[in-house]
Amino acid sequence: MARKTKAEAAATREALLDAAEDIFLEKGVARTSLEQIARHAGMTRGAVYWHFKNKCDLFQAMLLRVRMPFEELAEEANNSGLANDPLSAIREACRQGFSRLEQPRYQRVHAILIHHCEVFGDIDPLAMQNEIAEETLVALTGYFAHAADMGLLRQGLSSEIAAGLFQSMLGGLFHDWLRNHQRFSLIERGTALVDAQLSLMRA
Amino acid sequence: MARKTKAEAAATREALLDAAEDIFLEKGVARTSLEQIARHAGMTRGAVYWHFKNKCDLFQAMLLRVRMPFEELAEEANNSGLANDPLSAIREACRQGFSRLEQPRYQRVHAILIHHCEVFGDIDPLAMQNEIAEETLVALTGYFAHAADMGLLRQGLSSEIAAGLFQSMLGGLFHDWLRNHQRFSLIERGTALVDAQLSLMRA
DNA sequence: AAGAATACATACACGAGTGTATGGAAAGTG
DNA sequence: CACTTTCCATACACTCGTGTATGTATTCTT
Repeated sequence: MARKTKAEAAATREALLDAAEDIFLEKGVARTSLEQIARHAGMTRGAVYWHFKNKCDLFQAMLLRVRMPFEELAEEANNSGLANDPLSAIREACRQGFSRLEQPRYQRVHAILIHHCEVFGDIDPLAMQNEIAEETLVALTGYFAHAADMGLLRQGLSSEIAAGLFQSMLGGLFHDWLRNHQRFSLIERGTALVDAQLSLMRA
Repeated sequence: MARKTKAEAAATREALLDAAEDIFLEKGVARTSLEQIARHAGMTRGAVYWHFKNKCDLFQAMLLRVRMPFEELAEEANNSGLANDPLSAIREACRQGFSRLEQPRYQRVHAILIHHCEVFGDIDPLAMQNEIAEETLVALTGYFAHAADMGLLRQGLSSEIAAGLFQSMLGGLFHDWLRNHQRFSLIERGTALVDAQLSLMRA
C-alpha cells in the first residue's frame, strides 16, 4: 500500500479507535483481537501496529479521547458561581455530567471501562473507578458541609452521611444506565432522582 | 494417577472451584487459563476436564455455589411478619442481604461477576445484573407503594421515585464495596445509609 | 527532482491455550 | 475375586493471536 497524507493517516487512526469502541463494547476487550478491529475499520493489522504499540496502547488512546465525567463534575462544580447555594451547585454539576455522558462516545467508552473490560495490562479499571469515587465523595462532602454550615440541611442529617447517600445514588444510577442506556434517558431520570434526593435533604 | 474415593473426588471438585474463585478474582476470568486453576488446586488440567466440560461450565458451577442474594432478600422480606411496617421490612431485608454478602464466598463470587468478567460464552453477566436490578426495583416499588397507602411516606414523595432512589443507592453501595471490600464494613455502612435514607423518606 | 521518511499491507515465526486421546491404578460392584 | 468403572495424569495435534520483519508506493523535504 501507498503512503497517505498526514490528514488521511490521522483519519485512519481515528477510524481504528472508532472500530475499537464498537467491538470492545460488543464483545468485551479481552475477546476482541486486533485483527477484528482492523477489519472493522477497513484496514489490516499493519495499520494498527503502525499507529499503536499494542492492544494496551490502543486502549489507552481510546480512553484519552474522553475525559472522566466525575472529574469534570468536580471541576464544573467549582467553577459554577453558586458557592452561596451549594445544593444548587451540586444539582447543576450533576446535570452537566449527565449531558456529557449522553454523548455517544462518552457513553460507549465508559460502558467499556465499567462493564466490558477486566484488569488489563497496566490499566486497572477498578483503581480508576476507586479514584473517581473517592474524588466525588470528597467534593460532595465539602459541598454538603458548606450547606450544613448555612443551615440548609435537614436536622439530624450529617454532611458525611448526606455525601455518602448522594454518591452511592449517583454511582448506582450510572451503573444501571451504562448497562443498557436505551432503557431510559440519563438526563431525565437523573435530574428527577437528584431533585428528589436534594428535596428530601433540604431543611 | 490412581482413582480416588467418591468423597475425595468431590473434594477435588470443590478445590478446583475454590482455586477458580481465587484466580478469577486476582487476574480476571478471561486472563486465567485452566492450567493455572488446576495448578493452584494441586491438580492438572486432566482433573478440570474430567469434572467440567470447559471453562464456561466451570464458571457456571462456581456461580451455582452461591445464590443471588436479592432473590432471597425479597423472599425473606416477604416471610418476615413485618407487613404492617413496610419500611422496617425493607430495612431488615437489606440487613439480611448485607450479612449474606459479607460471607467470603458470596463476596468473592459477586465481585468476580460484577467487576472481573466480561461477556463470556453463553453467560452474560450484564443480563444477570439487569434481571437482579429489575427484580429489586419491582419489589421495592411494591413495598413503598404499600407504605404510601399507609401514609408513611413524606408528602410529595411518590413510591416510584422512592423505590428508584433506594435501588440506585443500594446498587452504588454494592459496587463500591465489591470494588474493595477491606475499605469498610458493608453491614455497618450499609445500615447507616439505609437508616438515613429511610429516615429522610418517612413522614 | 532525487533521496529520505511515511503509512500502510503482507508474510512469517513463535508461544500460549484448548480439546481430545490414551494410559493406568485404585475403587466399586456382583 | 475378577471385572468394570472411575478419577486423574500425560501426551499430542491444532487453532488463534501476537509481534516483527520485509516490501512498497507515495508523500514530504530541500
